[in-house]
Amino acid sequence: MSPHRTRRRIPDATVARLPIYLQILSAQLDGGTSNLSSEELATLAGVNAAKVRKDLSYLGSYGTRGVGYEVQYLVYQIRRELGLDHEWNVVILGAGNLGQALSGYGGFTERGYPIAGIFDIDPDKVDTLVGGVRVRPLDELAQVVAARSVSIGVIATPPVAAQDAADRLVRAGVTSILNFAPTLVNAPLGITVRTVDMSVEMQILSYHEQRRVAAASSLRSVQADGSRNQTA
Amino acid sequence: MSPHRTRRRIPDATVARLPIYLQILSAQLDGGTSNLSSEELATLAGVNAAKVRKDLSYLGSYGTRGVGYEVQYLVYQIRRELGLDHEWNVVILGAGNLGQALSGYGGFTERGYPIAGIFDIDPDKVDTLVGGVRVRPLDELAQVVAARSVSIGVIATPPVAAQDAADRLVRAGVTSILNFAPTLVNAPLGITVRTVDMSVEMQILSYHEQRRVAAASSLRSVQADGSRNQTA
DNA sequence: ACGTCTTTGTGAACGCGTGCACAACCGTTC
DNA sequence: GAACGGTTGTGCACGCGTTCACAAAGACGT
Repeated sequence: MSPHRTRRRIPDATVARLPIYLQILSAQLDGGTSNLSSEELATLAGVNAAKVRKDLSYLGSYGTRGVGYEVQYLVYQIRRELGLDHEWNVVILGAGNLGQALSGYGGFTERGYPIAGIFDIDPDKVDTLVGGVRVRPLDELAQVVAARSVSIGVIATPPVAAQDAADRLVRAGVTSILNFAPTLVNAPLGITVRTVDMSVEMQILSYHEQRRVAAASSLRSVQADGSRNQTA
Repeated sequence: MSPHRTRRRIPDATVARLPIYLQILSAQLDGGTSNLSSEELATLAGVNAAKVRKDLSYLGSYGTRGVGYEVQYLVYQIRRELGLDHEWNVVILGAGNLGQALSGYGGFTERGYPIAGIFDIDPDKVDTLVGGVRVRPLDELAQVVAARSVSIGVIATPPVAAQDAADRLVRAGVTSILNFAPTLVNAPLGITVRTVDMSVEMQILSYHEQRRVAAASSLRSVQADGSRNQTA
């Protein structure tokens, strides 16, 4: 039994909420709060208190009955579980609008995901500076991935180039891919792919708008649509 | 009974997949395919065929047994259901890296979401040109929203300004909000809010990476992690 | 030391979404 | 017009996630 043993599997839905809790808890810590109950955390996160407790229970029994959770310790545990106890270098493929924005975003480096390199296939873009980083040609990808132990790749290319980008990332040794192109990308088993399509989000919104106006035009009714979302 | 009556409610999970189907079907249409079976569509979308049929059945019975679905008609029906039979003007709040990228993205206008305006509170940014659009001061927001019937607002501000941005959008009359700031924003009942937090996506990925290396270090095992995701 | 108060951790019920399996149905061929 | 191969639409069962409700347990005051 290793001291750092693999815990029981954490449900996907819980994993998706842990970063939210972490963000709130970190802010509370900065604000000087040292203890927090599941009820308070639930309110801040906009979810049910029982859900918070069950989510946190997957990490272990880190709360104190009658008191709540010690913020600092909880932050430490969540960070460890999410693999945030060290940095994860990432590479960005595509130096267009989105790639440049991501590169200049700052939120990535700040949260432990320093950008090891941004790449583009277009020779005109190569060697230009984007957010203080030099755009590199695609054939340097494998070398950078190996040298800087990159395991996460971000696809910020046009749709048609997305699959090729994914293939190159996999060949270079990347095992997790965040895809911002509005296309399904296929990857071999064992590679984790997450797709974030902004126009899909927009279309989900306009569906609700659509229903809103349809309902309003057929009969003047008040709808109490409590629909929210939570990342994916 | 109006001819354009409100259909039975479509499950959230289905709504989130309709844009994917639409994208695939549109591409197939351009490629000259006029008919498609649920099996084929399922393969292209990377989901189960029964799921596709059930999803499409919420729109009505638009398939033909023994044949499949007529692509063009299905595209029309999905577009209508998603409210894509007309354009939805959107406003963007925040002309920083992300706001500029979204503005220059092109994918929005192209898919029926023209940008009615991009706004910033910083006087230095106001009147600069971003993606061919002039950045406007925040106090012109209400006027633009009213004049151009904007119902969707995008928050691309720093985290601390997100709630204020949301409040302003709601006051201006926007009823759907797409929030890219890594913060929970509160809105009154009846307003639809979706949050897309890129660093959350990153943290979900690094959780899987974390487990991968933990599993590999404890015992040299092959993991068949079939985890995928689907927007939302 | 004991009782009270508060909050956790979790068993159990519920509801939604997924996937199987099949009857109903269409088109085509003989 | 009847038989047949193919595909849809859906009833049903299963599994995951959410929520309720409560026993277990720590802290604190007397």
